[in-house]
Amino acid sequence: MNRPIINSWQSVEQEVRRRIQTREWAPGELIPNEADLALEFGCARATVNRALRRIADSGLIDRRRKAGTRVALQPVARATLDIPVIRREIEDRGMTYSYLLLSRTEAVPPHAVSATMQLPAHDAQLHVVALHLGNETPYALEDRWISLAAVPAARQERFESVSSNEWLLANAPWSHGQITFAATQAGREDAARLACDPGQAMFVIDRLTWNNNAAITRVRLKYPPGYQLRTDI
Amino acid sequence: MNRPIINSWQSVEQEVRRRIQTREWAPGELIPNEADLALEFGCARATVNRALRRIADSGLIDRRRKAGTRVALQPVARATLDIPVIRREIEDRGMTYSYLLLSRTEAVPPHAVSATMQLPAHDAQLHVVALHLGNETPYALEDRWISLAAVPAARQERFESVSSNEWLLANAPWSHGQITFAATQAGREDAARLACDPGQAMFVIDRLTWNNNAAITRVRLKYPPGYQLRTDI
DNA sequence: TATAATTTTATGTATGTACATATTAGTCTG
DNA sequence: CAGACTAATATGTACATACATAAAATTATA
Repeated sequence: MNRPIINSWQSVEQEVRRRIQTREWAPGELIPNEADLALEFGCARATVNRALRRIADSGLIDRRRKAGTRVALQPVARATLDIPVIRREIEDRGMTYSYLLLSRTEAVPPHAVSATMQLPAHDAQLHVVALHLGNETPYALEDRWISLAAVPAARQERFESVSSNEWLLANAPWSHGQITFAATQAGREDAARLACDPGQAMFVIDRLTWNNNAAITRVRLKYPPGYQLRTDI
Repeated sequence: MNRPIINSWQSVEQEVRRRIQTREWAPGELIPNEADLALEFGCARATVNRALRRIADSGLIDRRRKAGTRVALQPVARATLDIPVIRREIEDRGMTYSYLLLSRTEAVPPHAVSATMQLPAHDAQLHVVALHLGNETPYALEDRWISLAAVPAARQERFESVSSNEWLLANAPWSHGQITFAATQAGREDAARLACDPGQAMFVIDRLTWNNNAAITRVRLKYPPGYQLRTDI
């Protein structure tokens, strides 16, 4: 049998995906092991390994030592979302970016905020409210709490010309975080700021950022009706 | 100088991330090349390569042949979202899943639907409306159009006991797709089905699925107020 | 001096070998 | 027959080497 040589991890990945897609390897089925595939494809096991590792990362196959590799029964669709700096998001959509600071105060945050940040309930934090605009129209309303314990330098920054978003990125390293997407109705104040009607549905992104065990900031971004977050799978 | 040996790709990744996080390697800065790092860490270049490749995938560094590797100036937060089958999503939250078919018809879809699916505007498609419930309460309202051209077998399926979601996963292979997240206000019908009030903000997920060049299905999932999509970054 | 050809260099990939590790399957033993 | 060892096996990782490739830097050329 004269098999074509498939000797790049990309081609191995493509071929394996093809076999799964065409049901040549059915869901739940055990596929040949790396050594056999390497032999069949005419490449090294490391090459097969890299391809299969990528496919496993995408959720299409499950791999376990000794047990082997099998096609996932119900592949989860795994989407990768890029959450850029808002300025870039706006500029990438071909609009000119501008920024408007609405308020900057030191205050004790609502209990829900200090609780999710795992910070003492009575400690004051920096509270920044700002509007991001694209082509002079409201694009997103930012409501941010910054832990002064974690980022004391923020006390010196007015956030009038540079957004807290970018300032923090440049000045407060972070290790991990959590993002939450949701929908809520615009209150009267939200509506006025986002130039929409009260009661309309806003898309909301909450982000909580940590540096190791210390909460850095919690930001809530409210987008006016019509905003869409899109990604390929 | 007696350097500790860092000879697993995990430890290399951790150490590099640490240096970036502590600003030992500042944003925008060129970091040592793979060969030098391998020498310093006491491991093979392939090991450094794998670690750096992963870090690049996460958006923290930018790599270019010959130009070298530099710390990203404004790292995009890259979030990976798992979109499981709804049944699993509900069961993973510890609720018992149930499913209610609301309607199943063959009809010509609205123009917006046929257009995004790149299918002839006058062709009838299968239209399935169903409710997914957790612990007997509405969890998500599904509104789905299925291309009969791409999945003729769907005509034989009643979707009364098995949801179109799971049936399609098992019977219609797909190669890629697109997901859109948004927020909209509940109409009167939505509200009745999702047991909420008209006008309240629903979280909406639109998914468009393709098999190579043929659109398979377009599904819109509406979630009642309070629903959150969460992920770690 | 602008442009084209060439060299250099850092990353990207492929390979064979070796060993580590998790997990299953089998076997031994009380 | 239950439970404890033991062998077998597929994936996971590390390494040294080699060559491929993109792009910057340099040199040659019109």
